[in-house]
Amino acid sequence: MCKSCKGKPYYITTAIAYTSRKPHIGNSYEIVLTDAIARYKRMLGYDVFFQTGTDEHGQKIEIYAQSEGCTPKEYVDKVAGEIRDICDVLNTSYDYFIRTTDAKHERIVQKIFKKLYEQGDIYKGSYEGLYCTPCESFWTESQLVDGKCPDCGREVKAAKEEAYFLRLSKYQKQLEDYIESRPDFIYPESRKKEMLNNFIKPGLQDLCVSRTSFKWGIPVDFDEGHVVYVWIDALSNYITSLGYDPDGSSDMYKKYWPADAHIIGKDIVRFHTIYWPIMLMALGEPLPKQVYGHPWLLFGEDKMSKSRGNVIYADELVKLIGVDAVRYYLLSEMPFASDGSITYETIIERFNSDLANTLGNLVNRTIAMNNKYFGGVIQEPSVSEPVDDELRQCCFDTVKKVDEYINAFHMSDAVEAVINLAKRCNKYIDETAPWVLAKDEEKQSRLGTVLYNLLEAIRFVAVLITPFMPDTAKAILSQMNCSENSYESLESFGAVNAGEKVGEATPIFARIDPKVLYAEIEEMQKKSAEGEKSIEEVEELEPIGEEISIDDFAKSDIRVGKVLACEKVKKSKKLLKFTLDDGFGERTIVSGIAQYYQPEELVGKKVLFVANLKPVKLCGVESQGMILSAEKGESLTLITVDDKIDNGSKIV
RNA sequence: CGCGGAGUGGAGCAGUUGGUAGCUCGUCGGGCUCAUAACCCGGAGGUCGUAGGUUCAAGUCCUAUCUCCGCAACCA
Repeated sequence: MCKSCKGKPYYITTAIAYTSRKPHIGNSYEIVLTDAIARYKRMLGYDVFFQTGTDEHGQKIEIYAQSEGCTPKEYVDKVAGEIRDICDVLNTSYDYFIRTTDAKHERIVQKIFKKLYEQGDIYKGSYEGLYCTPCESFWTESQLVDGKCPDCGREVKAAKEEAYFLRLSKYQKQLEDYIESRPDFIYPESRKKEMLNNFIKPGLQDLCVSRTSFKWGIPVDFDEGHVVYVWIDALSNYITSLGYDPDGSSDMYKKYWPADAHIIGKDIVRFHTIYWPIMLMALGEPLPKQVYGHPWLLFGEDKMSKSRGNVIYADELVKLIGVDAVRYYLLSEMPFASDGSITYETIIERFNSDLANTLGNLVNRTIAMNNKYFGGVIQEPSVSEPVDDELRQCCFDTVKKVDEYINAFHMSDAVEAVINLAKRCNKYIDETAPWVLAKDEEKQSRLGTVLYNLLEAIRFVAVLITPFMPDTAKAILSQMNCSENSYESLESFGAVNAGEKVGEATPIFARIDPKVLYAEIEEMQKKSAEGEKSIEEVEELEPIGEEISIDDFAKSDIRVGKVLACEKVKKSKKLLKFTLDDGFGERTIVSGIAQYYQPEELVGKKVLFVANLKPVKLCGVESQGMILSAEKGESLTLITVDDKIDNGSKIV
C-alpha cells in the first residue's frame, strides 16, 4: 500500500508542557492527537520519532516552588512526573520525553545562544519596560493589573535592564517568502493569515531572549547574571534531543530533522511559525515542514479552570470510562479548526452510541453468530452476492479516506470514517439476515460467506482504528482469534483465515448508565476537592503587599463620586467610560471592567476612585483616575458606597 | 473602516470548482430478533443570519447590514 513510506523517517512533536501544574484534559488532547498520527505513520511503515516533554524554566516555577517550600528542581521533578504519568495513562507511544532541565539540552542551548551571538544574530541591548523592584520583574503595559505588578500588586516604574535580543527583522522577508510559498506550512489556514497580517507584514520587532530578573533558567555562559529566556530554551528542544550541535550534529539529527510536523496549541502558533523558523534560519538549519495549531477543548462554553470548578483530568476520566474511550472522545469530538467542547452528556452520548452500540455490539453479535451457527469455526467464503461487493468496496474506501483525513489533520473525520464502516457492517447484517439463512439447510454456505465477510470487514475496522484506540483494536482481533493486523493486509479483502475458531463473544464496551456515571463523578470530585481545595483557594488570593507608612498611603487621594453616565468605549472590549460627579464637577474615568458589568446598571452608583492619578489616554479617551474594585480569581466587583456619603468626600 | 473566521431543521456539524440541502445525536412510526432495551428502514422538522444584486439556476458569486468567535490593540 505504501511502499514509498517504508523506513522513511517521520519526526513529529507535541509542544513541551509547562511544568507549572498538573495538566487538565484539554491540555492532554495534544498528546493524544499527536500519538494517533504517530501510530498511524508507524503502521504505514514510516520510521517514526515521536517526541514530547516538559518546559521547566522560568520565574513562575521559582515562585510556585517557593510557595510549596521546595527548590525549583524538586518542583519541576514532581510536575514533570505527573505530566509524564498522564501521557502514559493515555497510552501514548512517544519515543522520547525531553525535559528542558536535561543536562544535554542545557548545554546545547548555551551553544546555540553563543553561536547566534557570535554571528551577530543576537546582540546585547537594553530592555525598557515597567519594573517591579521587589519582584525583580519587568512587565509590559498589557500585563499590568490596574497599573500595578500582576504578581504582588505594587507599583511599577519605568526602568532599563540589559538584555540580549534576537534580530528578527533581518529574516523577516525570508520568512514571509517561506510562508507564502508553502501553503502547507501553517494549519489551519486562518492562523497563517493571522501571522502574516498581524505580525510579519507590519514588521517584526527584535525579540528579547535573556533575563537577569530571575535565576531559574539556563545561564548565558559568557555573561554572568543573564539567563536564557523562554523562547530559545523551549523551542530548541525539538533539535537538542536529536543531537543537534552547532559544532557537528549527530546522525540521528541528520536523519530526522527537519520535523515533519509540530503539533501545538493555537495559542503558540506565533512562536512556532515566526520565532522558531527565524532561529533555524539563523542557525542555517532547515525549517519544519508543517505546524498545526490545534483548537482548544472547552468545558461546555467555558475555559477549563480550577477556580470555576470545571476541570476534568485525563487520568480521572480514564478511571471512569477507560483509556480508549477517552482517546476516542478527544479525537472524535475535537473539530479541526474551531474549539471543541467537553461535557459529560456528550461523553456518554458518544460512548454509548459509537463505541457500545455501533462498534462493540457489531463485534459482539458477529462473533456470537459465528459461535452459534458454526461452533466458532470460520467458514470458507463460497457463495457471494452483489451486496458483498458493496461491503468490500466500503472497506477499501475507508482505508483511503482515513489516509486523506489524517494527512490533513482532520482526525475527527478519520475516526468517523472508521465508525461509518462499522455502521455499514451492521447494515450488511440486516441486508443478509444471517438468522434467516441459518434456518435453511441449503443456505449454510451463504451463511458462512456472510459471516466471513463480516469478520474480515471488522478486521479492517480493527486495523484502521489501531492508531486511535490501540487496546480496542487488540481486543477485537484477539476475540476474532486473528493476528493479521498489518496495514498491508488491507490491500486485499480476505486475510481472515477460514478454518480457525473465533473466541468467546465478550462485550468490548458496556453501555454507560448515566446515573451510575454521574454518581461516580460526584464521588471523585469530592475526593479530589478535599486534597486540593485549600491550596487552590490560597493561590487565588493576591499576596499581601509590602509594608508602607501612613505617608505613603496619604499620597493616594481616594474620593467618593457618583456615576452620572457610563458607556462602552468604542473599539475596545474591556473598557467602560465613566462620567463621575466628583464633588467639584465632572470627571471622566476609563476602567477595564466591561467584562463584568453592563454600563446601564452602574449609573447612579456611588463609587470610590483615585483622584490624583496622572491622567492617561486609553483608546483615545483620557482617563482621569481609577475606579476601585475588588478582585479575586476571575471575579471582579466594583466597590460601591452608601448613597448618603457626599460626592468628593475623601477616604482617610 | 486593524487582521481573520463563523452564522444551515431541537443540539452539534458537512456542504471542493453555483444545478434536486446532507450527516451524527435527539424525536416519532415501522421492521427484525443474531446482539449490549441493541441493530435496520422510514417520517416529521430548515424561506441555509438579514436586505438587495448577478444568473436560466445561489447555502455556494457580488454589495450592504446585523450577531458571534479568534488574533491584535487595550484593562490607571
